[in-house]
Amino acid sequence: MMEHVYVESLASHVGQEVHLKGWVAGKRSSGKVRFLLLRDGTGMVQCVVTPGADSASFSLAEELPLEASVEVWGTVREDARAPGGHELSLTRVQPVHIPSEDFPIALKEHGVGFLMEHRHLWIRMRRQVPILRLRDGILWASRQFFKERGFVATESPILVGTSVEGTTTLFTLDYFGRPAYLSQSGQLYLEATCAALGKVYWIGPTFRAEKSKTRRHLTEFWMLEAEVAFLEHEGNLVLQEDLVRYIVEYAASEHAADLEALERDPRVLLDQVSEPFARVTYAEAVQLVREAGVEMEEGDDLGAPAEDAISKHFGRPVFVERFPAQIKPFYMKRAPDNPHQALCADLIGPEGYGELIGGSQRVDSEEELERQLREAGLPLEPYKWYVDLRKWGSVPHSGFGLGVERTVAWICGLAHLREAIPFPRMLDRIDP
RNA sequence: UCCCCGGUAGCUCAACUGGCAGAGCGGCUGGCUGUUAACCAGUAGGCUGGAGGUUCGAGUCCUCCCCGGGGAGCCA
Repeated sequence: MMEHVYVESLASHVGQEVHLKGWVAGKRSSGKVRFLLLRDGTGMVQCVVTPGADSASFSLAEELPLEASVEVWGTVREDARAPGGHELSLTRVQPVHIPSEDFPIALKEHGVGFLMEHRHLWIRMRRQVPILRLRDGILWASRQFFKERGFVATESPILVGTSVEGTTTLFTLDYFGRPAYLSQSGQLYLEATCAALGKVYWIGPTFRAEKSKTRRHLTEFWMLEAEVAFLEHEGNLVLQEDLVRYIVEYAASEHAADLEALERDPRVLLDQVSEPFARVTYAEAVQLVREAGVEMEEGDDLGAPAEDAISKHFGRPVFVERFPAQIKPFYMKRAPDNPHQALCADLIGPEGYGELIGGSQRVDSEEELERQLREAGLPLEPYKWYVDLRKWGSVPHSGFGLGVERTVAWICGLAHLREAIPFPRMLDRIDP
């Protein structure tokens, strides 16, 4: 029995007979020469069927509809005419399952609404597969980065009893008769965990019930969060920069074929991270935004047009540091030289991909934390455990959260976050 | 929550100032020994999102509703 191989390994099987399993991704015919495009998750290969194959296989090559699942046998050949450089001279094809209805998604343009209705099938198509493979690569690179640096992968709960940032909208649910929420960030818990393990990170889903309807928002999205004891603001920025550069370099070298399939030039990405990331203070950013002709009040948060202006100005990732403490959450430490500024930074991605990372040094004194909770109008009681962290061996510590889908969208060059996750959840869209 | 755009064949879209409902793709039938979202010929396919209204006449104009898309605010 011939061994089953995957399309990605065909280059090492030239001249050999192989057995492939997959799906019909396309077919063409020119009378007595028929072409079957086979995909198996690792790649696509064109199978050539001539009357030399057995007669049942020859007619199947014409009859099999799109997305029929099949097993094929044939000889691997190098051929410049074939997409990918290799093709299979097919000797036999055996159906595994033949659909009785036409596959809803044709090899042509479709509207977004229609594609989203069929997301469970859309993810099989030629652009979607490389995106999802790159997403895996980006997450894998992140884990490798943290592993190399001695971080411990840990977890934060998804079901929580208190909100991280009182202002943001939460999904509420009934927890045995008590109100509970879906987590909008694992940060507070990571602060506790880092006092146990030193350097920690986690990658998990977070939820925002904001009624956002834009290409930059999902209601369920993944965050990569890290928290480090004894790390201060400056070191936090260096860590973030190292991580982002590591991810980009990994994607460019290990996923060159996926990037090419998306027509995303790896050199553009590598250029963007080759120099040290730009840094500006909030005050400088406001200046810059106004000079770009975007209206903005001193003291306002950066809106989407403002972020775009900053992004455009630098053409590479840029840290915006020291926001007014007033517009930032209660847990951020104030700058020692200016109590009105938070020791924080947002990392704004290039090409208008918006805020990729939000990070800060955290408040480490009990008195200060309680004061900032009060100033934010939050009740002390639910945060008692969080305040406790400052009672026993409090240390300076910092961390950040990276938006996974925004990073995937940037690296893949996507126009919309919905393609950066297998099953996006958005306002008005929870199926499939 | 607010602002803008849209809903016509399975899909993507046309249809002038209100005047016979159209094309491409996909499907089906046939042709072609190197196709690249193949090509060529033929063929089937419609409650124009829903409800009301104006009009001799509405896909087209008006009102309300439903659904989808884009953006703002907020954020990652």
